[in-house]
Amino acid sequence: MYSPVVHQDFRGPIMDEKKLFEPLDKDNALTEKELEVLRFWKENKIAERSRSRERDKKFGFTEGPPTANGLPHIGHVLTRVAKDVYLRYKTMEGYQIVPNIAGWDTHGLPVEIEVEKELGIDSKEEIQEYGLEEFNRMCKESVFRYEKEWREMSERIGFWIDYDNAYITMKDDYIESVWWSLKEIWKMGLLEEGHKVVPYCPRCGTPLSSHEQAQGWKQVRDPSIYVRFKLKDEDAYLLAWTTTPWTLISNLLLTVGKDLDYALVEYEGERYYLAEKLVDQVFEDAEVIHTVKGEELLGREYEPIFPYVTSPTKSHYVTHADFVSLEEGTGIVHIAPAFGEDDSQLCQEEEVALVNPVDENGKFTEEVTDYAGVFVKDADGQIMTDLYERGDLIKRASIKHTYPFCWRCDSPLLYYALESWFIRTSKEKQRLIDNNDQVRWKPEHLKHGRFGNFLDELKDWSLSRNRFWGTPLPIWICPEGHQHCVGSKEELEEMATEPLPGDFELHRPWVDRVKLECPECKKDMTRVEYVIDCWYDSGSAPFAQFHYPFENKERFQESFPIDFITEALDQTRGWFYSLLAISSLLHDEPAYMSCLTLGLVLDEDGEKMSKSKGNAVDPMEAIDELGSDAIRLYFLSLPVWKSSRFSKELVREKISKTLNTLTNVVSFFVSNANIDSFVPGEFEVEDKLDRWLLSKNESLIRTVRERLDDLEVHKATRAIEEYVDDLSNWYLRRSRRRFWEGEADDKESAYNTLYSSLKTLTLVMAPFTPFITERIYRSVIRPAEDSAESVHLLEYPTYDDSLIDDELEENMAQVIKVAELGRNARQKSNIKLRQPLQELFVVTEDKQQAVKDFTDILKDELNVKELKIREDTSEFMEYEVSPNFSSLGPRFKGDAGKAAAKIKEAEKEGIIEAVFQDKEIELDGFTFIPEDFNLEKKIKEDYTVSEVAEISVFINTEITDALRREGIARDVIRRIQTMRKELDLGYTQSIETYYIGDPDVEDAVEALNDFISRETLSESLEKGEGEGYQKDWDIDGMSVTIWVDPMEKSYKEK
RNA sequence: GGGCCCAUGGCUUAGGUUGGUUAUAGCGUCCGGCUGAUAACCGGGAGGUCGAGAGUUCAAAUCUCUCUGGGCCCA
Repeated sequence: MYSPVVHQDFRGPIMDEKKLFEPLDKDNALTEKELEVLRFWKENKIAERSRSRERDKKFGFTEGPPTANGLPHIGHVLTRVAKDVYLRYKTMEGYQIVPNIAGWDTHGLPVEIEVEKELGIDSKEEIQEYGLEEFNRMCKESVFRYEKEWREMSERIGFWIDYDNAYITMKDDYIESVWWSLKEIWKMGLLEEGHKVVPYCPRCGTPLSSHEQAQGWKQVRDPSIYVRFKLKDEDAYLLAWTTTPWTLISNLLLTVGKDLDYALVEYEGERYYLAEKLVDQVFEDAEVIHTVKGEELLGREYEPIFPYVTSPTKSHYVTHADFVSLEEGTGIVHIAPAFGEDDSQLCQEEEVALVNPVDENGKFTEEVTDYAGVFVKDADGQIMTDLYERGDLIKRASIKHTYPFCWRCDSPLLYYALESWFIRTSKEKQRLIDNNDQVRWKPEHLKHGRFGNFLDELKDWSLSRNRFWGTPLPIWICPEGHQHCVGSKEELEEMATEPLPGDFELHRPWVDRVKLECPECKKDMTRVEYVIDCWYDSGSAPFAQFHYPFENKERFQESFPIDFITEALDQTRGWFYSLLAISSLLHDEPAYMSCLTLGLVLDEDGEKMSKSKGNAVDPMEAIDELGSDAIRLYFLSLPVWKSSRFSKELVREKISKTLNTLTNVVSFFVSNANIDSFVPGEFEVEDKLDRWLLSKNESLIRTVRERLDDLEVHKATRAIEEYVDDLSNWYLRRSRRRFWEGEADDKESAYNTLYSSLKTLTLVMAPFTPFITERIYRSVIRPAEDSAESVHLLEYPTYDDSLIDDELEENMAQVIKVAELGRNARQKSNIKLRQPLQELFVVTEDKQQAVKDFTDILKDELNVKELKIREDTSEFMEYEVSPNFSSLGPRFKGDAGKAAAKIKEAEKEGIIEAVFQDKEIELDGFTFIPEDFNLEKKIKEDYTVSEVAEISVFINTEITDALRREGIARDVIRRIQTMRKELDLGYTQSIETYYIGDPDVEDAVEALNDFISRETLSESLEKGEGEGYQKDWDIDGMSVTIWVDPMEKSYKEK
């Protein structure tokens, strides 16, 4: 006994006599119907009701916060959809999503840049002049400029996260949580000040974190120059190579590899040292005088190449470094301590003092008299010219390489020694690596690949930014050098020398004005003027969104570690990293247990979308045109981590292949179920096709659940798409007649099976395509069950293993195969499907049962009278005998032709027998041996075959008169049906039919009068001219005129 | 320079961990069919050196190496 009605709210069948089910609206465009669903959700607060249910099972999720100062693009649609499908699935599974709120990233340089543009300014000084209070107020407004568009897009695509209670990184509560975490890290001694060469943007006046720098690499052409340095103790030069001429001003050391070979060469009358291996790359034909090991050059002094910079320590000598390579340059590397990480480290080791003649705007300082005030990169040309004129520039070329640029303002970055506050993540590297090991990454290679490699080479996190709009670094310093890190607003108030003003907030300039009393020396402490990297803000989301630990401790604990996050690949070293780094330091746990990484969405040609190229797809426009469900289905059916091309054409395919097909199935069900006043209930299943579909239902649930749990969304989606195809194009096609009035005695089973399938499918699909499933649910499922208002308030279906019949599913797959072969065989002999044939043979050894079980279906599908099973093909094959000239020739010589003729005339049975018995045979005086014959296996006339692997299908193509009449009758039926349709008659409308035509047609109609009448609901079918709708037809060259006259007047004449 | 990923008919793609019949499917195209779901559907044809080369193996789209091209990341 099956029961499709399983929902707990079920109160028993509704005894509504007619029209239990609402027809699906098929007149309006898909998108219009989606808007109706949106209205329904809004008016009935379905999303809120779904979210607000307090449940025991919690599922931790955190939204990676976007910044709303730019418009969302189509890639954001993918992230929304990927998040939503999982949140809906988990919700239906009975979990409560914690916290299920959206988030906004509101701080940072990008925001400042936008405001600067608006104000028409572009330097820090101008911002100071403009006034920080006002500037930051404008930033605050700017970050929500496109909030409306973001919300609209998210809602329209069906993303049900709570936007009204979104976390916002610039709110005091949020900042306070961030401060708390910084103080924790400070207390561990992991937050400290240091000097470090960092990528620095001279325009923005701030260092960039490695993940910011990562976004700005570009291919550029830079100078590639060879410069000589005069040795003090020898009449020779050291030849060095650089791509940054401006750093030569600050040169303090030259390095060699002590184990490398160096040559002293003579070129145009001067002598140079350079790596032996690279001589030919630098000089056309230089004479090598002798070679030395690098070791021998160590310690030798040379003349400074420029006079401006003087070092307080020993300098201008040759030293060794491991990083010297022979891949380019000269094997002698020039070192300027302030402008390179390697350089700075080497100078520290050598105890060479740091000198930096470049100010924070990237311009040379006064001491560099000749170039003072010039931006360093702009000085390259003049420096090269000057060197050339002095004869110290030996060779000049240019090189194409990648160089970092500021990801926001596009200025070339400088590597620059700067005071900065660091989180000493490198000290805790192992904790990060261990925590990463616990994370389930999808795709898996990221774990130990791109992300893992990054952790293996982990650098300290340069946290401070010399900017204005961001979370202020909560560190105060007194004149004695004592430091204090503030971890809460309360602590700030307690330590402040004066009460905080009424309009105080945790931003600059308010925070800057607060002086603290130093706990150690009681002097006034002043805040360091930095804000922090905004990646730290978003990486704090797991706790800061709750204002933890000041509030919501339980909520935080319920959600942490986060069960699941998903964002695009570009977050690998952004958010994915900052989350892990912060959680590892604070909690020694990974922040998230599963991380699904999404690929980039490219345009139709596989190019990255960008506003400047004009190939960006406007998401709202795409949704309005194609509909949310179709776009969701499209994105979800591709492996989400692969970069995908967005093409409207491919989205349309989802509409016609899956969504429209599903709509058609539902419409079919509704119109028939209403005619039959069907009410779902318990039912017995006899029919194997029904049992098959019921088994498929359970398999579908199983597959979709398993694939979703594996984070293999596209496999789940494809299982759904295949199911829809099976349902429509096999189950329904094969079952149609059972739903017609008076046709089948097991109608109850058919209806219940189809209903059950639609219900399963609707629930399974709900997280994927929330709109169409809501419509189907509300018009077809809910009326019969009086269940919850929305499909999204129901539980996700679970499967019953006992209903899964793998053998049956396997057998049906074979049957479908046989049907395909049968159609193929018919086509080969050019016999249309409407023409009935007598017999069809299926030749198979091990699939016999499958075929037997579904004989009726196959007979009907292939329009044959009988279906027979055979184990081998001999019955349909025969041998053709032909002379084998290569044997006859040598044996009969000149008579060979005659002998061949005898073979052709002879009865082939005797020859075949002789060949098989390996005997000689005499024909008309010639004695033949078996080799004289070619035997070739051929299919008998009147049969066609189609075969695959172990199955062959043969059809008897002979058309008897009776079969021909039946074929004609079917043609007539089809014509009458077409006319019914053209008259727009209801399925149950009776008609009177008349015909006049070719004698063969008239004969056929007369012979099969009952059959035709029954099929076409004709009360009478008579020869002769009639009334009503008249049409002339041609059936295989025979003409016939048909009149269709509806019995009642309620038809529309066309 | 290093790391990671990708390359399959005209187009979009499946499969790749676990090597194994004739490489999956859709779109497009051509031909045929079906229609009481119909702005659909079904069948078939043409269309592939699975980026190139080498290796391992009885057997490679799949494993290994090299190369080419593309993308992303890092120095």
